[in-house]
Amino acid sequence: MLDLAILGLLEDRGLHGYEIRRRVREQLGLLVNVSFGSLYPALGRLEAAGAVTTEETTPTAPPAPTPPTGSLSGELAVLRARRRPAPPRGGRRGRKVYTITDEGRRLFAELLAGEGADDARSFGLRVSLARHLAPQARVALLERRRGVLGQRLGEVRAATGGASLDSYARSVMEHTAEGMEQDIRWIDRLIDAERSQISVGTGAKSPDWSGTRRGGERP
Amino acid sequence: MLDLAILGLLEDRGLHGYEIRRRVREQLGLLVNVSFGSLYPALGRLEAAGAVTTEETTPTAPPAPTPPTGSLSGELAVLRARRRPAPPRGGRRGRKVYTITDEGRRLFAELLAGEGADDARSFGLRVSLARHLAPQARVALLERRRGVLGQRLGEVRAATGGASLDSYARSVMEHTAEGMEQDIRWIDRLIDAERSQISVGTGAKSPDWSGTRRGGERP
DNA sequence: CGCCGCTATATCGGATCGATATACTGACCA
DNA sequence: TGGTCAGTATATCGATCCGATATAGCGGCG
Repeated sequence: MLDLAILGLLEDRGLHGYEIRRRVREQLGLLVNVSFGSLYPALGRLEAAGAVTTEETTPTAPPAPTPPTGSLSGELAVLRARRRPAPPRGGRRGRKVYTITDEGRRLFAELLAGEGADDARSFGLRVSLARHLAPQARVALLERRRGVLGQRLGEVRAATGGASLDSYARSVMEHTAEGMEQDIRWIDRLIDAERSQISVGTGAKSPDWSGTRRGGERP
Repeated sequence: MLDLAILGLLEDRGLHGYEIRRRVREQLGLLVNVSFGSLYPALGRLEAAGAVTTEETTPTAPPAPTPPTGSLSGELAVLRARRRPAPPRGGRRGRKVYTITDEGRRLFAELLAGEGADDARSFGLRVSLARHLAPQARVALLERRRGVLGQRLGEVRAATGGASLDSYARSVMEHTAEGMEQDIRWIDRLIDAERSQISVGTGAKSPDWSGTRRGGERP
């Protein structure tokens, strides 16, 4: 699931690990709580699978072939004396910039449209990345989640009515059910918006969804 | 976190693994999605820590006279566990009945009041088990969560306003924020109910919270 | 001058999950 | 009579994820 978030961010531009973590937290909305203990293994996985490539950048160094066996302290002294050029903040140290490959794009599309993991976090993540999906795939994603939520809501309602629960457990269950109902209403609104959008755009036949964004972008 | 759920259920009666799983799912409200791959290691952990003891029951016990296994308390635990009104289903095979110990009760109280893990699932679980908490500990739990949620809500609001998000990611964020607000309102209601309860019961000084349940029980 | 805080990569152990294996039983059906 | 399915029950496997921690450079603050 983390792989999907990473690939979704790298679809836009190449990034290094620390930046990926920040963007996942602030763009994909705290739904995925990335820690380095999961991020770096995930990046290693994706690299081993050929989905991303890495480019190691030496800190503010010219692209000249710096020998790895050379005098390290000398190198550092040079770097320290050279001062920072353009970047406004942050101690620039060696970074690994990750770039998505064609195989990565294929894997991303597969993970985004695939059926794996229908929990709340995965679903929110998929919706956040829905602009990369075809309109009918968007509707399919939303309706699949709607069905699951409806089922779960029935189960929770049955458990709330049937079991002998004290007031605290009952309150938790009722609150859970209310949250599910709110989720369902939200998904229904999304489905409606999607359907009206499809009915409008039936004339177009572009296979690229990057030009089909709806309103809400910042100019 | 699963340890807390298990101990909370065993506080009431001894249970075997399969039954624990079912009760966690239907009593603690699908908040904790227990799988056997996490349940049995957790039970083994608790047994190794001395928090629970196990009593193995011989398989296919003949109906009328239960074969003598020697341990009387174990037999009672089995009887309690299978005290179901009309269980016409189910192949009785060898079970391991888990019973909580004094050390387990101590650990349970520690986990329930402790500060570890303030995510939504842990919090819901703690509230579900709040009848085992002292009133002031209940208020402390609720207010701690309220503070965390308020903080997170501010972060989400800031991220929603600041970043350049497309309509899908924006919708997810706004829905997340609405869910947080609903959570906060729910917690505020719980805090109010708790405070009024405390102000009523200031005269009593019973150290046992099992008699201080509020309304909502099934008669 | 030391210390704090930020950027940045990486690893460790433990917890959890989904899938799966094993085994026994009762029910349904032909 | 046999076959298959579904339910009960315990257990393990690999993969994944998380929190804590280590390492390291750097700027600013007092």
